[in-house]
Amino acid sequence: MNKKQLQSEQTKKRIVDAARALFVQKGYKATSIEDIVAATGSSKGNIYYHFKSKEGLFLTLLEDWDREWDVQWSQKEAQYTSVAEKLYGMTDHLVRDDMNHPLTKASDEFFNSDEISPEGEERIAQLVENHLQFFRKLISQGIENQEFKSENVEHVAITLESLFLGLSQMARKLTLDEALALYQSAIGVFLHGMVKKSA
Amino acid sequence: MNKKQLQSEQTKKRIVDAARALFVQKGYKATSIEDIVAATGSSKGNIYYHFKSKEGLFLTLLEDWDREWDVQWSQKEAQYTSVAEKLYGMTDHLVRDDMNHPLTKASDEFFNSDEISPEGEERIAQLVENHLQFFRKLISQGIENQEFKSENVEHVAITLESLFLGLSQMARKLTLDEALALYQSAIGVFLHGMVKKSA
DNA sequence: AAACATACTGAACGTTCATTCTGTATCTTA
DNA sequence: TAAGATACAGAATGAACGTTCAGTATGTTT
Repeated sequence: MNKKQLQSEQTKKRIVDAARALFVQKGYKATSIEDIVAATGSSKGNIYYHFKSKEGLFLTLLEDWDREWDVQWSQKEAQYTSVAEKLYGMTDHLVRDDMNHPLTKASDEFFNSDEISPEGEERIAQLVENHLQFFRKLISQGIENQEFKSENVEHVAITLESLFLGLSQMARKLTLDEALALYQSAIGVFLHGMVKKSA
Repeated sequence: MNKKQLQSEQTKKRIVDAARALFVQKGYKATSIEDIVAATGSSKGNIYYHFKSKEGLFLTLLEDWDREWDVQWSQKEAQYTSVAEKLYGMTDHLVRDDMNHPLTKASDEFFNSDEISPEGEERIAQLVENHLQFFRKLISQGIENQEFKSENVEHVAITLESLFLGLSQMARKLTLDEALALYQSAIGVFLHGMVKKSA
């Protein structure tokens, strides 16, 4: 790699890092390209040289984030035996991660915004699909284990994804400890239900 | 009530109805005051005469909607005996309602947007609090009944609200029937859990 | 070193919108 | 019927922002 390519990668990284920090702090819409310019020292034109659009930049961030999360999780996963334990462990990991690197708020805002290009929709759908894939796998595993009831895997996966999606929005004003307690409690309900004697 | 007050109420209603339809169709941000002007025949100035701001108008809509929903529900509630049945019935009612008068999309967008005034925050918090209140009551009832386990009511209420919040976002591209099936399945999990033999 | 490609600059553009303001019409009240 | 209040009109304002583009600089290749 020659000097120019190296330089280029470094600036790209500078942009990505600054953008991530800003999106986390201020949310998607409230972070302007101008803000990113101010934070990087790079120019507007340069940002558009490296990224197709603000949306594209943001989506890149989300995709990177998910990828990193997967890597970290797969390192931790081995230490859990039952699927129930995995779920608790994953939740713990997720909450701690969401509270520190939370593109969560920005991404909820982004998902629910109405200025998303068709390409953006596509990339979001892919992200969601990855999450569902993850949950499907976990649930199937639980069923094969005889640990879980044999329910409709697709429905349960969407239910789990919905639960986490909703929790992340409800937990925004909570402290880390409160959030942890809430999430663990929610997983408890997911696992054992609310009805006293289950069939 | 004299002629002028009557006239005034009618225009206000025209605005509210048109705005609701537009917000439902296009979402919050994408609905401009101009759109509402076009749909009502009223002028911009007049809309601002009747409503403090776009945000205020929207919040009014949400509050009305919740109030109407409560009224409708309390008429239906009597027909269910167990809390579990109530939950299923409520979900059914909710899904059918959400699919027809769905400010759902717009309100998710609005909640997650970043241009909310302090007063708006306050009114949203109140709406959420009402939902939680509703769920707390339901859950407490289940516990008193001996129908539900004696869990942390607050956590379970937030869990339920989160679940519905998440589901409404995940169910957007589904048909009514698919959504109904998903919601019912989710309630099943909420009631009975996924683990095979519950304690 | 000349030709070329890549990286970068920043002013200008274009559009979108909520909100305000000045003025006018309609109705009520004294 | 005159004075006052209420309801309504719609042009003007003004700020925010993402994106583009013509041009410059820096590094690479021949």
